[in-house]
Amino acid sequence: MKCINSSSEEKIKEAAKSVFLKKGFAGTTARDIADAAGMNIALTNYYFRSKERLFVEIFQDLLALYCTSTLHILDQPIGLREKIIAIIEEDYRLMKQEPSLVLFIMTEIHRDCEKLLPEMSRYKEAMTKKLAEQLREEASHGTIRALGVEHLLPMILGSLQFIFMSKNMHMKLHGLNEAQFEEYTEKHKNHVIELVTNYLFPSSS
Amino acid sequence: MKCINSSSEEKIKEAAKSVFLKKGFAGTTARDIADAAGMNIALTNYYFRSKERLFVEIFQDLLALYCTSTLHILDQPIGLREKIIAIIEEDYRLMKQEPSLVLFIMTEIHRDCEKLLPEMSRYKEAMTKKLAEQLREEASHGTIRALGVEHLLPMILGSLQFIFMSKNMHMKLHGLNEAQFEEYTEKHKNHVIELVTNYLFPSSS
DNA sequence: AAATATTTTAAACGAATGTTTAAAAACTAT
DNA sequence: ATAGTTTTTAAACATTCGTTTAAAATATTT
Repeated sequence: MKCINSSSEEKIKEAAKSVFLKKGFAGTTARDIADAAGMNIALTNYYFRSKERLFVEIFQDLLALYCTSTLHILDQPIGLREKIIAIIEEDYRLMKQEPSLVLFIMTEIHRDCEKLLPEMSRYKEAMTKKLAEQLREEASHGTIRALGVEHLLPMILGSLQFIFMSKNMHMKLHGLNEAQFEEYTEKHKNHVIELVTNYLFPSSS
Repeated sequence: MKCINSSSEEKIKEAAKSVFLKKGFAGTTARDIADAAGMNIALTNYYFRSKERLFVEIFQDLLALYCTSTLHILDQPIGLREKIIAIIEEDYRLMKQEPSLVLFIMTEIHRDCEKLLPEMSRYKEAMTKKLAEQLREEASHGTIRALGVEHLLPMILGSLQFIFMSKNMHMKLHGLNEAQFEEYTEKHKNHVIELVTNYLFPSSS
């Protein structure tokens, strides 16, 4: 029986993740991955059968990274305002760690919707259900503006992730270094918190 | 002297635009383009020299489409609130017409920053300068919240464009048809108008 | 130490890639 | 109609693609 947990496999996967994030599935060659991993080109198929299987595996990992971080916040028994702030803070942390993540996921789903959507669908339901319920309840008490989760989440994620999707462009156009860009994104994150909470809780400042 | 304005050239360019928007530069083959245009594969290089030159030409067109529509609104001598609403309405119109546009532009700039950024830089300056000035002036009068254009535009464009970048995903996950999706996006657009104006003009409802 | 299993390698595979060629077809002008 | 120009075509080009092979190297077990 094969017991696959060698370090070569890990190295290839990490290298492939990095290359896929940068160049996408179509723009990445098997030799790109092998070079980035510093390994022989045949090893990719030895461990992962094909470029596509390796990609799907990595896509699943990255999608889980993207969704799980938000999911475990939605499950916490905390108030709506705290929860929304926590979502934004967590998403900000994730974007800082992996700025290409959202553009990668969106591009690949756009490219191969049929194959990659099933992965997404479980997360989507789990993510929206809890928050939608909380929103409906609080809206029925009149404490917040009536707003569906299908509008709230794009507001939050869109206005925050947008600046990370265009990170390279933004940095080069404005001549920023990493520290300056982080300063900018943190300010923006705080604006987004105010932007969204002000809208959702109309009475408060 | 060659006078190139035949209909074959137009057909190839239109087909290439459609294919590039859907599959990106790396994911598109010369034969994809020829097939979509219903033309012989050699004609692409006959008219456009290479796949890359054709792509750059199309990228420039699509970038202009994206930027010009907003630019001509920023130049109008209207109040800040009307201008912001006009930007959102115009961006909404554009997204409805070409939902893949933003994801395409972002992905390609992410892929080949060096080559494609110079195209972007002219627009960026023209877009931000006018609005930044208007924001500074009104903020100095205390009529609006102090907010840089580098935060305002991502708020607007991010929260609005986000739902179009993930259009296919959203439609399939929620089982929507085109009409239902348009209904959703129009509601969202109106939310974005309120979201942003409420934040920028704190005193008003 | 010998035998077996696993990992790594260099080389090659056929298929697909962007591009070019040279001749045929269609069009324009004389 | 004829000559010259432009457009279109089928075929092939060299290169790169993902993948496979079979042997060498390494590790594991007996």
